[in-house]
Amino acid sequence: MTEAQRRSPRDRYRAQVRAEIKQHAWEQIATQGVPALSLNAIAKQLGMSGPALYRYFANRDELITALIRDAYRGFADTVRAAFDAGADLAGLAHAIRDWARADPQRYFLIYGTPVPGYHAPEDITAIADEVMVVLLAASEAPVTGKPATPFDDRFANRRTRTDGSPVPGAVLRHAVSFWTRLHGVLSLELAGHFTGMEFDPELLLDAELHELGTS
Amino acid sequence: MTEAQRRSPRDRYRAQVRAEIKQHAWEQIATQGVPALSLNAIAKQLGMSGPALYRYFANRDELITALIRDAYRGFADTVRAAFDAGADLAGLAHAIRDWARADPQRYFLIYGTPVPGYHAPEDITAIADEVMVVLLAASEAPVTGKPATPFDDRFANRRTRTDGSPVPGAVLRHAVSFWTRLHGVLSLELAGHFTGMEFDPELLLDAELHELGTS
DNA sequence: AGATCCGGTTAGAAGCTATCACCTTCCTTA
DNA sequence: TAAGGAAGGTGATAGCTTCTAACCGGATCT
Repeated sequence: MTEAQRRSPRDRYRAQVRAEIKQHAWEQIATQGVPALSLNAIAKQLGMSGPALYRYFANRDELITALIRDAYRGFADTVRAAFDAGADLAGLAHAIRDWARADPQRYFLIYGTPVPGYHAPEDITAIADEVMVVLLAASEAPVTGKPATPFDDRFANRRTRTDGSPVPGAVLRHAVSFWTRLHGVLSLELAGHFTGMEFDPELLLDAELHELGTS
Repeated sequence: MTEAQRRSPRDRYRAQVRAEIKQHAWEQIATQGVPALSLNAIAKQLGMSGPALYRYFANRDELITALIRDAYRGFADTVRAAFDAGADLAGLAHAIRDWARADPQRYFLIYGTPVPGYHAPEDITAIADEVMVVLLAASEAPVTGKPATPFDDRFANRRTRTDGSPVPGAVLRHAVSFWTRLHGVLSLELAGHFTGMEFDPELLLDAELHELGTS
């Protein structure tokens, strides 16, 4: 909305068409995956013919990059919103899981198979950093007062908190551990690797996070 | 080798051409990813023109399925070999990590972004089951004598050991936990999501498995 | 030796990305 | 207000892809 109302009518129209293109792209991705995404098909769905779409996105890669950016943005907003609402790490995990399950291919656009040679533009890596900041902030509380493990020292790095103080190794380790455990369960669940086994993935996730909290 | 030496010369020729096709396919996948895999390009590299390749694989999907099968087979053999050599779970983890790092796209062919609507043929899911059997066997030792956690009961299922006895919930939970923690660290590492952070992914993996062992 | 099967060929349909040249319509500027 | 440029849309086209169809020659089997 904020993007659509500023500047000239032409700009608003342009923004809306771009949004419609992305909307149809998401539908194709959700049902058929990224490799099957066809600019031609999207153009026809919008009632315009082929090359017109290149007025809005320079090429297929640029459209996909825009989708990745939007996915990251939505992901970061979800994490941020849950944190601001007072959620702890378990709360964040469930918010992220709900977001991912709503559109698995959107999650895999961020954390799925990487394309060899592709490097995300800097504004996207900046969003990834936003998420890390929240994860680190949410990891402060559960770590305080715990004795340091032999591994923690190796995780001290140059990252600083918002006030400029360095992030302790234990906090970084806790945040990364949360991240990898969540992704480990979630990605295998979304990819269907648990089908046939009879346990509830949510229960497994809870167990993994429970152990993280009591370690 | 065993596939190439049996039956008639024609069969041997056929098996070898199929192997050469897959060889070139792997090279394309490793450097450009699955979506860029081109049957036409492979045919030209082999000195034959386009459609000839369809004598060996009915279509693109069948070739990719064959690659997935080979990847799973290699993965299962790696796990099995490490276990038979006496490796514990940590040893299995490092064997798997080495195997995955040797060709990340091969790992992602198994555990990467799923294609909506694709279901692996039964012989492939059977290989996946082989891996699970080894993981369960390797999880027997570290679990024995540990007090049951509140989560363990929910993981009891109909799976049986080779001698027919049921797998305890604690063992299944341990095996799945190992699997998800390893995959969580490994897939994010291979996808490059740790670049910029200054810790060693191997150290993170060790920490995760260390906690698993002491929980 | 004759029939069959198998692996290769070229031609071609249908689809894709992407570029080009052209046309119209809107918006801005003198 | 008239002129001119910018933006959006078009069809044509190049070049790539998967995959089918028709055909041909040689190896294999009966």
